[in-house]
Amino acid sequence: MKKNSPTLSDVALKAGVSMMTVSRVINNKGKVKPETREHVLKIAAEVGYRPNYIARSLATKRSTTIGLVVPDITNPFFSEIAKGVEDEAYRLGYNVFLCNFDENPEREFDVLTSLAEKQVDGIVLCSSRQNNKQLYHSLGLFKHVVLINRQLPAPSHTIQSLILDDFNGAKLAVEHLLSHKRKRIVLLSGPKQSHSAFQKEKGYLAALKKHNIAHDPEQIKHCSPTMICGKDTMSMLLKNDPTIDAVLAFNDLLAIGAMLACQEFGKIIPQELEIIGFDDIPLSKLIIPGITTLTYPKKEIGSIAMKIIYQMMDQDISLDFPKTFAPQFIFRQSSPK
Amino acid sequence: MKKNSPTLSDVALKAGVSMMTVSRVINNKGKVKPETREHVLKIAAEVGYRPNYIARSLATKRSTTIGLVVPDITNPFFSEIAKGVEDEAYRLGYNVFLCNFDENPEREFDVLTSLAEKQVDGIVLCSSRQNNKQLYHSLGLFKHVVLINRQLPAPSHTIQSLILDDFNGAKLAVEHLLSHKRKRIVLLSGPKQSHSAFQKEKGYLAALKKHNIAHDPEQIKHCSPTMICGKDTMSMLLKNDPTIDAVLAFNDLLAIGAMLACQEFGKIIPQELEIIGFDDIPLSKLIIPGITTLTYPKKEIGSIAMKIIYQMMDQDISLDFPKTFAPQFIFRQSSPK
DNA sequence: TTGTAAGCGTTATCAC
DNA sequence: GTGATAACGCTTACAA
Repeated sequence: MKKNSPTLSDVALKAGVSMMTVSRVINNKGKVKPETREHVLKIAAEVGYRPNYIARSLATKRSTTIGLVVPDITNPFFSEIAKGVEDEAYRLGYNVFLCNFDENPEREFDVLTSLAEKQVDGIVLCSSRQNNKQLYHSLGLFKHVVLINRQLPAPSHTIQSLILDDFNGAKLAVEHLLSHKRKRIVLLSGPKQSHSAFQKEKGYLAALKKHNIAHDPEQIKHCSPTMICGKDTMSMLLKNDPTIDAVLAFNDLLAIGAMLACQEFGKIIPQELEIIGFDDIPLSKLIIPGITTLTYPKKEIGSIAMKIIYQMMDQDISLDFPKTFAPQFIFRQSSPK
Repeated sequence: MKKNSPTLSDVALKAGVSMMTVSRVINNKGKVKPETREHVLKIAAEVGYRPNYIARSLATKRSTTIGLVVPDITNPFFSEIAKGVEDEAYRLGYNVFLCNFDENPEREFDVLTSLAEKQVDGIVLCSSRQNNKQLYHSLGLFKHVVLINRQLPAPSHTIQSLILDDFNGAKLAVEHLLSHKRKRIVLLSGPKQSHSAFQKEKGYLAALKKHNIAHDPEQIKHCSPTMICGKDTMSMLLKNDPTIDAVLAFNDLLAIGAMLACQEFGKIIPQELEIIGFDDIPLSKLIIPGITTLTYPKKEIGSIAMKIIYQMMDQDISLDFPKTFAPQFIFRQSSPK
């Protein structure tokens, strides 16, 4: 059996000083005579001392730890955000708890509770699927919260939101399709509880209304945000109505799925049918035809979320980060400029 | 300012019992009279008591927390594994620190150190890029380790390895291509320090040797495991040597990149050129032509890794999990059966 | 069945 | 500059 790792007091004993001196040296805090500092450092290295952050956290009430809560880390949109969060956390000396909730509000609640119990300094919550009341309750457990793509009616100084302007993104996309004389534009929407899906739906309807186009409810379908669901849903739609000439998809996974369905139906893209997605996942650029898409700077958003929490920790400094992100239109073959 | 959250002793005071009684109730441990239990629970709920796991961890020397260390969470192979780990962790009441190291051994070392300081109960380390000496040193910081796709010369009872049989996977793939009379088989290999890439290279060479095929060093190219690198490298290869008639790729991202390059060169797949990849990422099934691939049960591997750590914690020692995984051949259009 | 006391490894506070 | 002592919130071990 290996013996327990050395503690502050082990080092202190061996160095012939008090624990506080060792603590000061380790944390570079307070005054310590250079010689004793050297000596302590030498002993610490000798015995292989490592600070115990659990003990430190208990004493300081700071865990240098945050939680990142996402619907599904295998979705490229969220894994990019996660990368941004984690990279920034690494720079700042933080660690990140990753939690998936699989579009399941109950699991979302569970993981939030467990993160609170682990005393995280804050959380980044993406695309919450809880209703406002539940959500407000859950978030009360935390000192600092950054919400990505979800706004709370009664914001507080502990809760910041980073908003993606999905409403205007969808509106822009539909107007682009209309300018190409598209007549039957289908919306492959996302999960029913998704705030983002809701905004995109509103944008889609707003564009149609603005141009006095009648809206057929059959043209909106909800899907889980996966390629396979996009393909299946699109196949079904094309079977019922071969006159569809454009698709706006909740995300690129759905858009690509739809495109694969079109290929099977012999629909030529973009001549016979145009497709626009959201997110600009890596694949969208490489596939042929390339997917036209609306996107946000995902890594940057993750990084900003982490920075905001970090700043909130240290008594709200300036917080001069962008809080809302306009979609960027990227034109590729599936719906050219 | 919100007041601090209530502690065990707050609850004890208000309930008129000792801290230990409350502790017993909260943890369902030891004997407590049903009536007092009810009463304590009621008070706890009233004041909104939540256990502080930092304090608990310090007392028990268990953090119910593990670290998951991967090269890059945006790679679908690792995000699937991460999903498996996290799902199982959720079931077992654990939380998971996610760390990327971006193929950078120094960062890998850093994150391992920080995880040790956070007192994780164990780590799951995927595709380490450290050399054996460094690695052995880093792993010494942990009580329990599961290595995915990396074996240590001197294994210990604290370190378990889950091995993917990439050698035989590559060998099988090449033999399959040879059975189709392919003459010039290119290997798009992975990062130079990758254990997995090394094994696949050995398998590739072994198959050629077994069938007395001369090996041309120009036919092995190292790539970073991304679609774009696959496409660029394949373009370059085809430019130099249009007689290439088969590709074995380190992973499906590279395979798909290679396929896109072939399409640009007008190479007909699979008639003129066959492609085989590894990992069976979701896209490989959906794209046309589908990518033939060798795969492992990624979520299951993640789940098993977490279970192993959990069992090691409780000296359960049954540990009757599979430790080595044979690749499963999935035939699609890019290299039919 | 319940309570008391010590201790987990660190930092805050205040004295020297 | 340095050190003693009391927290931090919980559990372990033992006593009642």
